[in-house]
Amino acid sequence: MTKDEPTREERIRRKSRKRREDEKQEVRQAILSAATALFLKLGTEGFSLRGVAEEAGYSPGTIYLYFENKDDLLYTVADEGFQRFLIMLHDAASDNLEPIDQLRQMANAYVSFGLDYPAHYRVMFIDRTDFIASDERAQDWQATLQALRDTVQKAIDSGDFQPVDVAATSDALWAFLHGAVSLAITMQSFDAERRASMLSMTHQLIDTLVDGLRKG
Amino acid sequence: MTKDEPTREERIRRKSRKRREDEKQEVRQAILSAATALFLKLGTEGFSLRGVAEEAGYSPGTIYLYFENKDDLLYTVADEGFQRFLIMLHDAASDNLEPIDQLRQMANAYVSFGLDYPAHYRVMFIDRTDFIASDERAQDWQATLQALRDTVQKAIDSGDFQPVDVAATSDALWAFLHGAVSLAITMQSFDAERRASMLSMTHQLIDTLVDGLRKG
DNA sequence: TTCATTTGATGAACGCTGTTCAGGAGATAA
DNA sequence: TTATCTCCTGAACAGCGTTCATCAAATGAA
Repeated sequence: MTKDEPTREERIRRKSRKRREDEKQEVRQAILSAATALFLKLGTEGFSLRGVAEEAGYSPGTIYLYFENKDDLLYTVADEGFQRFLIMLHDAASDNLEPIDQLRQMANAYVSFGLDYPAHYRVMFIDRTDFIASDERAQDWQATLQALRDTVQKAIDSGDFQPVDVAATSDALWAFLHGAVSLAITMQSFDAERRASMLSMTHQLIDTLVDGLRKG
Repeated sequence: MTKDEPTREERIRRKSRKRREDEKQEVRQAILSAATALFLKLGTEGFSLRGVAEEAGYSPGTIYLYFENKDDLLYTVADEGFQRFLIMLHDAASDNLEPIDQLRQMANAYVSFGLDYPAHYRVMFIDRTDFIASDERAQDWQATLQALRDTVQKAIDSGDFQPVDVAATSDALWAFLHGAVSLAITMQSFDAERRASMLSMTHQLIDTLVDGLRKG
């Protein structure tokens, strides 16, 4: 008997287990993708588990093998969004730029995220804000806001900004960005040109704000 | 027979008809109030016609005697909101102030409206933005935005502002205000102090923006 | 190969929702 | 008193989220 080496059967069993585990993850991801697509198409009202099941090609009950319930499914969509969002914000901030330029880059990243992942943004910040309220799962969310605060703090520490209230300032900047993205996403009556010029002006005004926060 | 004068019976009949008409309006208003209260308490998810019916003291079917359907009921709430909103904005603008101060007053009025009528604001601008998209009923909504545009235009005409793009500028200002009010309303995890300091900073930064838009 | 066990998916069922509608009770008109 | 009209009800239907007994197939052991 070869000492500690797994037998052929053992190896087969392991690979089989792994393959089935991978398949499970694929099904889970398929349901998640169907949910994201459906949420984008139908919004919070028309979105239904039965619709997700049909889109993914399973019966409604199957969803409960992969997610606790409807809220858990939507929360997972939001969570996926927060992770991508955090990466995008950190990437924007870690370009070796001056704090003020970092801030501008983060503003760009914020808007880009909203436009690139509107379904995620809706769940995260518009339709299901209850997820991040009083929930221990709000970690990723707080990290994203912390990234903004850190950058404002750096701008103050470097002497670029006046010593403003960091929390209030970054919350207000967040509000501006959130408002622009929200309107761009939800106001379906806006044509592409209006949306674009509003966002462009938003970026200009963010620059104006940043200038206004400068020392002296 | 006294010529054209109505008989006593005729007078009674008219008053009776009017009284019953008033009672109908009262029931309608009661349903509307119940709906507003319930929407504020439960949000778009938990809000149900059966809940409204119970709150108002009628059976579910009765609501359909006064409103077309659930959307019509919610739209009526939104419409009520738009009317009050328009009055508040016009009041703010018609103080005989300089255009720039009018703009500041309107910003204050905007935030005040959102905080005073959060249920209406949610229906109008957050949860049911589909109402004002591609609908002939969007008149009151467009009027409110027009009020903002008019004031920006006045500031340019009076020489206070640089000749910026009026539509884009007022849309961006709107975005800022909308973001602040949205966060204040929907982020239940904010304590009162954070909410207050964010809104206070928002007003400060609006002032900064207005300064930045001044003629160089 | 054969057979028991485990796994993944199903479809029926429950209580909820929005919505419709035949019917009934009470006020109104004759 | 009687007939008409007005307002409201409660039952019904389809669709929703959710649960669960059941079943087919894949697995692991013999």
